[in-house]
Amino acid sequence: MNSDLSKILNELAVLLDIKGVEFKPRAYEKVAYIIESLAEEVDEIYKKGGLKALEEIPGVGRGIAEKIEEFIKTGKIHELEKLKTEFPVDINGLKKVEGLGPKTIKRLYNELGIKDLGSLKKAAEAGKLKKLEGLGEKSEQKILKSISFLEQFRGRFSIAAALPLSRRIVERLRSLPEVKKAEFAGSIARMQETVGDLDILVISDKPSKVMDFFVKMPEVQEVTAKGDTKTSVRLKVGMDADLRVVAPESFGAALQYFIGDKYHNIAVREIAVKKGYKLNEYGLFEESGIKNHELRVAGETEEEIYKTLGMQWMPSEMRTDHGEIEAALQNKLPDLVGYEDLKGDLQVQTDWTDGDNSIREMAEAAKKQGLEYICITDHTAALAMTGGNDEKRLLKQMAEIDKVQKEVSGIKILKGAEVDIHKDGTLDIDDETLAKLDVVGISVHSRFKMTEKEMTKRIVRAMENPNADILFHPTGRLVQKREAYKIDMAEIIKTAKKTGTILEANAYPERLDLKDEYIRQALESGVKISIDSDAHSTSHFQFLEYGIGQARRGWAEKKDVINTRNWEEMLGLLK
DNA sequence: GCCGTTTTCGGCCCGACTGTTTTCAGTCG
Repeated sequence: MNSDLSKILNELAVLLDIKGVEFKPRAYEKVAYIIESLAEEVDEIYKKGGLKALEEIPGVGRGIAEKIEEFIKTGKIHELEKLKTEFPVDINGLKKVEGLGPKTIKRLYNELGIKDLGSLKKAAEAGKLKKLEGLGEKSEQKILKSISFLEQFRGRFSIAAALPLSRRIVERLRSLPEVKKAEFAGSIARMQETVGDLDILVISDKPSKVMDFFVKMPEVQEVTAKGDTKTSVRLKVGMDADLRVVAPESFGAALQYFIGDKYHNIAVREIAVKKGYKLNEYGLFEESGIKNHELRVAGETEEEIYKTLGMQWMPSEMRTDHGEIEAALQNKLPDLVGYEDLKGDLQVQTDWTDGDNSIREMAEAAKKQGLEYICITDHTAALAMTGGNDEKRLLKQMAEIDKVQKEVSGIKILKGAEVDIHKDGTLDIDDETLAKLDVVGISVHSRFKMTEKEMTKRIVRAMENPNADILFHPTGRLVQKREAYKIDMAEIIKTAKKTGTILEANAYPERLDLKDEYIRQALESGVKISIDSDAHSTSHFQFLEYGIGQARRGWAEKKDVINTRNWEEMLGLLK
């Protein structure tokens, strides 16, 4: 619902842009962004409180509320349908082509009848684009290149691919004598589950040397822009990378500028304007009284910028304009769980089922990662393809864990299972055996297509089992691959609260489930979470970082995460 | 179209780079 509506509002924004309407497109665009990351579905909000409730959503006024109502009732927005007849063009497709904005798309349609990627490609190959005024040979080539890129790579990149790459490049830049400081920014610093490009920031008084080094890195496929302060390249893996070089007195301002997302930045700059300042990537400025001469009042660090604006400094992961600005103005920011705070990992698979490594190997690897305990949670029998444990084999594995525990020191190995939830909500292992385990994780692995009502009932029933401690990967989504199954998250959270069930923030990069906004919603209801790697191999414990990132995006504090405690205390928080 | 302890009307973030231009529009983030 929300993502469909968000897409439609974005389309409306572009079409209005094309028509030359001012400001309205920005309003629609912003609402589309907000709705996309709303935890609650808009039709639920509407069902509960009607138009009035819709208007409570930030950025939604009477006009947009009525359009949302129309969408809920009819599945369409009349104004958009009308605009689409006037301008029958595949906006979402064309907009993905680099260098194509509303103005150019409009001209391409009016002058060449181009409606979609296919007709655009044909026209470019026939050399028709360069004949248009304002476009030339280079523009045409750029468009062709971008189309072939789109054909080759689809979608965004996983944080698990982007973050290590980003770190490697930053480390390399730091080793240059000309570089005084280097940091990555952008969506990676915000720990978004997927990222579009890498943003890297450097302090240097020899920008051109740094730029030269950057464009010659082995990962670089081609250079798309090169200037004194900014250089953009496309990497061989298909990702774009931007490098900005600034002076030391601007480093904080540049970080501030490139870490926050668009809406965070707009909001902060508006606050600056209201207080009589101007904020850009070079600093926070005020008028000096002398013509064309502004006074820099802050810029070297982010802290001084936020402080001058009357705000607390806030962690990167929060900078999305989802309430952090108001909280920072009121000195009420949460104290987020830290990347070093996890003491244990509560979902670990071994070669008893579909994992690659033995219990012992996993324990040793976790210890090396700095963990104090892990819980072995192999699959159960219903998941036959993994060779899942039945009661008998589970008891055998528990004995094996006791044996391994005697052989390894410095890490506690807890006994658990990832118990399959049957379609009727009963569990795959009998209660007597479950009661013997330290931690019982439950999860859905089949029949994803149930109705929302059925699926919710199924999971609620499973959570009500007095042995069920943690709901593993609660929504079943796979990032960019599979939608979550239909589920009433508010009901799940309510049940978690009532039954004392923990919700998992699964850190496996392709899951990241719960996702950030659900984490936040759960915490607001007083539900606790666990952050688990779902490791299937010794190298997977490093995934915990991504789970912590999502938890931080969901405003989780240390106290909200059960596996920040030592294992005895943690067990005390289970049913 | 939204929004407001400086506004219910009149604002709406800010700058870099490219390409095709003779001073700037368009796009991007």
